[in-house]
Amino acid sequence: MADVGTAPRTETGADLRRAILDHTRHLLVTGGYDGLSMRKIARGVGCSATSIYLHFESKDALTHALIDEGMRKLYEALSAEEGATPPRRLEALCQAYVRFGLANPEYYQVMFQLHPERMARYPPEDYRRARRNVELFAETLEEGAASGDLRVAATPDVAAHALWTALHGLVSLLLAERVDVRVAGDDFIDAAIGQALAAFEAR
Amino acid sequence: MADVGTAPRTETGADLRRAILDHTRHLLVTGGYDGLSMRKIARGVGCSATSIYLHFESKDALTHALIDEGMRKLYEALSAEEGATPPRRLEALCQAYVRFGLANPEYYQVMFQLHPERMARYPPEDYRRARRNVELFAETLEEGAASGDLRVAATPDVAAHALWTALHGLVSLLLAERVDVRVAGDDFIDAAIGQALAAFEAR
Amino acid sequence: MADVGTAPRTETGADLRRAILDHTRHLLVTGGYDGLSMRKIARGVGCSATSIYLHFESKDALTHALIDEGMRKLYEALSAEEGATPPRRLEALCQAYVRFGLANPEYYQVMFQLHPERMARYPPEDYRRARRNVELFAETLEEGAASGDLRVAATPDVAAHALWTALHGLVSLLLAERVDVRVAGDDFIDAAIGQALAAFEAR
Amino acid sequence: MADVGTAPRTETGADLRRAILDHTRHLLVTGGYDGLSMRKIARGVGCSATSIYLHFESKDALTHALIDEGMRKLYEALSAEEGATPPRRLEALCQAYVRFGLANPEYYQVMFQLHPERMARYPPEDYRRARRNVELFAETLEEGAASGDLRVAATPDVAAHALWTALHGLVSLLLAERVDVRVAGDDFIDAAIGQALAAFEAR
DNA sequence: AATGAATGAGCTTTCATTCAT
DNA sequence: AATGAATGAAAGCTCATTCAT
Repeated sequence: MADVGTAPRTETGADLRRAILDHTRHLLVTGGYDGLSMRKIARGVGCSATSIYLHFESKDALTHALIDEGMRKLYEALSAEEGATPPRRLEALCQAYVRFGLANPEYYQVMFQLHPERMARYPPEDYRRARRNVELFAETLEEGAASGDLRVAATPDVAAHALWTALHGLVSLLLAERVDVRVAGDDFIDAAIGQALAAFEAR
Repeated sequence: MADVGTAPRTETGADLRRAILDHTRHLLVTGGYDGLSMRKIARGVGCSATSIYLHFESKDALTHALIDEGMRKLYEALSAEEGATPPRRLEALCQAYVRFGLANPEYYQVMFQLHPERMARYPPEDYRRARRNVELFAETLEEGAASGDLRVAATPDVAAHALWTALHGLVSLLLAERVDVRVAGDDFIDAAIGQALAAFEAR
Repeated sequence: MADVGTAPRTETGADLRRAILDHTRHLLVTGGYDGLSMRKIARGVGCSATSIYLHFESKDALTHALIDEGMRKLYEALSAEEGATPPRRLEALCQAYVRFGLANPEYYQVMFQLHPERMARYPPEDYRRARRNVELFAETLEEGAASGDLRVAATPDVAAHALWTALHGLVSLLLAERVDVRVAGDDFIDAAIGQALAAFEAR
Repeated sequence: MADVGTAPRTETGADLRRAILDHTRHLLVTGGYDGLSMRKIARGVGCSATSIYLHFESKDALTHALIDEGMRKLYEALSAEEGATPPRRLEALCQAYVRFGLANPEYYQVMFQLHPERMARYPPEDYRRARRNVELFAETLEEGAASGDLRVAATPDVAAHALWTALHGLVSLLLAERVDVRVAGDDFIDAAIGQALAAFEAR
């Protein structure tokens, strides 16, 4: 409540950091990672290009911060999903994942479609946090395998990663607008998720 | 046959065109599309940047030529797959697709991971040719559905596209080196393909 | 008559020379001298850029040819003007000059608005031919002075040149679209010519 | 006075802006607008090409700034002219105009000889300022017409523009070195101005 | 008479980053 | 905490011209 009435015209301090991150996300939707530039960000948030360096060591660091933020948000979204049984929970996870990707194309882009060289410098600590997302899938698969509700042919970790690749393909091709317009649609998404889950159906 | 062994120091004519395409592919693996520049290509093939424009109208046109070439090669690879039964053929198609992607990361990148804005200018004629690749999957699914060997819940076209997204996710995450090293491996690929195909198993 | 029916798709020989000159004029209207390029000309006439050099030694030479052609045409236009008396003839000359300039902006541009450095290499022989145009004015002034019909304060040559500068200012500002739209119009042209001629009115 | 003699090796801040404008003017005399390039300017003032963009948004903006500066200077020069009577003032204006043009060929060039397309983007506000110059002529004509000291056949605005075109023709052909050397000279200028003014002589 | 291939120099503009203030 | 000034490198692309064929 203390802040009421003190809205500065141009953000400063922690607000500026926030504004930078937000505008960067905005630019990512429009022009992709390559269309991103420090000057454009600065112009957008109304500060100087130099000021960005007060909050982020480099363009890489800024990108990494954004990735980490996205990974945390994804984790939040996935953890919120519950389900009475492992199969239900698994489906909920898949749907939440796809929903998150389509709803947050900027995050998704930097999170999963950055050039490996750029990711090579990603901080290990952040990486560990990112990995938790697949682990949610793995845990559910493990539970389901134990209870007999899910058929898991490989190890839970392998199966979870394989499932993830399928979901990622769906999201990324939709975001890239590469799925033929005659095919894309809500039904298509359901069909694709359905196909990805079929492997785990206990018979 | 007289020319065998007389490789010219600098390529000329049609050879130069070929050399440009080849070196562009090489650069794509290293630095991605954004790391690509006309000058780098020229430096690599040993000609002037200007000369590239004798063979390709623009960077876009060069890229499109590469995409089309990749799409044709993929089609060749997929068409070569045969199989006694639809299920066998379907599996062969999937394996061929993944094999192609992993073996030709440069092609794969420009073929399927280019920014949509860049693809907006892709020639319709080329687009039609590109679409044939998914159609190979659709045709097999249709046959399998007819013969009862494959369970196809959606229309063949939708199912084929959904299968394609799964395969694409697998290939693209592997190429991006985003699958955890503890998981990635030949077994992982088989597992992922297996999961993608499970949906079509007649029970 | 031998040529009837043998219209080649792309001009050759003397025809090509003609086509080059014509298309160059066309380009001059659109983009000015600076927007002119050998390649654009070639593209326009449907020949290779190299072929232009078979007919013109350089871009300069091509330009000079165009200037000379324009000067000849202007001379034709001016010589055609007759008039019962020197004042009538003088007015007719002025109107013909302005008419020519406005009707042939491409010619006019290269004839009188080229950078002096570019004109430094203009062939002396051509220069002599160009000078005949002002001389037509001078001759009329001289006659008028002799007959008492025209008041000529300076030498006929000086007076003719001064008159020419006035006409040139009119034409060039109209072509450059620099005369305010609220002012420009047929009346404006008549008024300007009238003002330029007032100096010679015998009182 | 302390700074006298301590000219910095490379200009900075507002000085750089000034230096850019000045060197641009210098280059305009030598090579015309088309010979102008950001790199040449940078080389001339001893800064990087990039730095120019800190002071001017684009080449267009730089040019426009120069035009506006020239228009202001011309206005200063013209306003300074006084004269006991309208005819005297009119003559003084004409002489000042021509003097300004010949003394400032760089300004004159960009002010009045730029390609219309380039002028299309000229800011309306600047345009209004530019128009004041002709208005000075129009006002004097109006006064003279009212007092009966000047014969003004057309509206003052039209007459002023017509007079301007004559003066412009004189200046531009002299700057372009297109007036025959046997004719050009101080007498020629006086003769030309005299001819242009004759139209307004009350009889 | 005509061409395709080739080039070096040049263009305007944008980039991530640094430094003094 | 924030900025303005500055930069070298690089981008895609066009230019007039030459040369071998």
